[in-house]
Amino acid sequence: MKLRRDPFQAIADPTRRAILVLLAAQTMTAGAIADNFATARPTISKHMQILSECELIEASQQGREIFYQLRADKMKDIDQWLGQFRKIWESRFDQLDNILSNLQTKKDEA
Amino acid sequence: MKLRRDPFQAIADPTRRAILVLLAAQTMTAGAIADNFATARPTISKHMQILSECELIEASQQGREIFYQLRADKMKDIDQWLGQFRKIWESRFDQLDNILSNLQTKKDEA
DNA sequence: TATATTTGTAGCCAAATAGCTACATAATCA
DNA sequence: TGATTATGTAGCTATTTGGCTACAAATATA
Repeated sequence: MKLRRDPFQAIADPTRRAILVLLAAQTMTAGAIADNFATARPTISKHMQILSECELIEASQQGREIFYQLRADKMKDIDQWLGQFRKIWESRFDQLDNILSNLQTKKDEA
Repeated sequence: MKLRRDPFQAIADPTRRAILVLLAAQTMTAGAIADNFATARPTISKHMQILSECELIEASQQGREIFYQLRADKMKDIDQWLGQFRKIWESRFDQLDNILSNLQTKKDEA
């Protein structure tokens, strides 16, 4: 196992996912972000570091505060990987599944 | 840290992502999948287990062979989470970024 | 300037992860 | 039936991970 630091590994952790969701609403300081979690502040700080390394967020210092901002465009990398499968789950095979389960539903209702 | 077994953790590993991509093209036996990797077969077997637990793939035994099939619909879970950010990266803020970089490009070309 | 505030860093730890080899199990084939 | 094939399981290991406490550094405030 070698050290990985890619967006897929970054969003594997639920705390980091929650941080990204927080930052989707607004830019926040390190402290404000940490206040949303029971986890110790240095632990959150480490998460911010990981997210920064993946360029999923961006830090900008203002005085003694550091504001973190989401870089949603980087999430596109994940989105693009998912794209390979999108055509499959939107395909007629899935649609056939839907037809079958609709028929089932109608049978249940009858 | 507690044991997590969700699709986000599942796709964090590059080998597992490669397995999913393989299965996007066609259903394959455990052996055929393992043949695509330098990794030992039992290791791949463990990956299959993890993907199965997350319901990203489905196993069906046929004789002594086990065929694995992608369950693309489960990938929608990840897609839906990403959806929260999609509106951001498609927003006017990103478009503004594009306008600015286009202007920059034009300046460079001039 | 002394104190408080905001944040990161160092160093430690338990648990999880991905990997391996050896072995078990079950289904074909000769 | 005995050998071969396909696959999973057991058990071990090194590395990574997420978490914590204590400390350092830098900026603001009294």
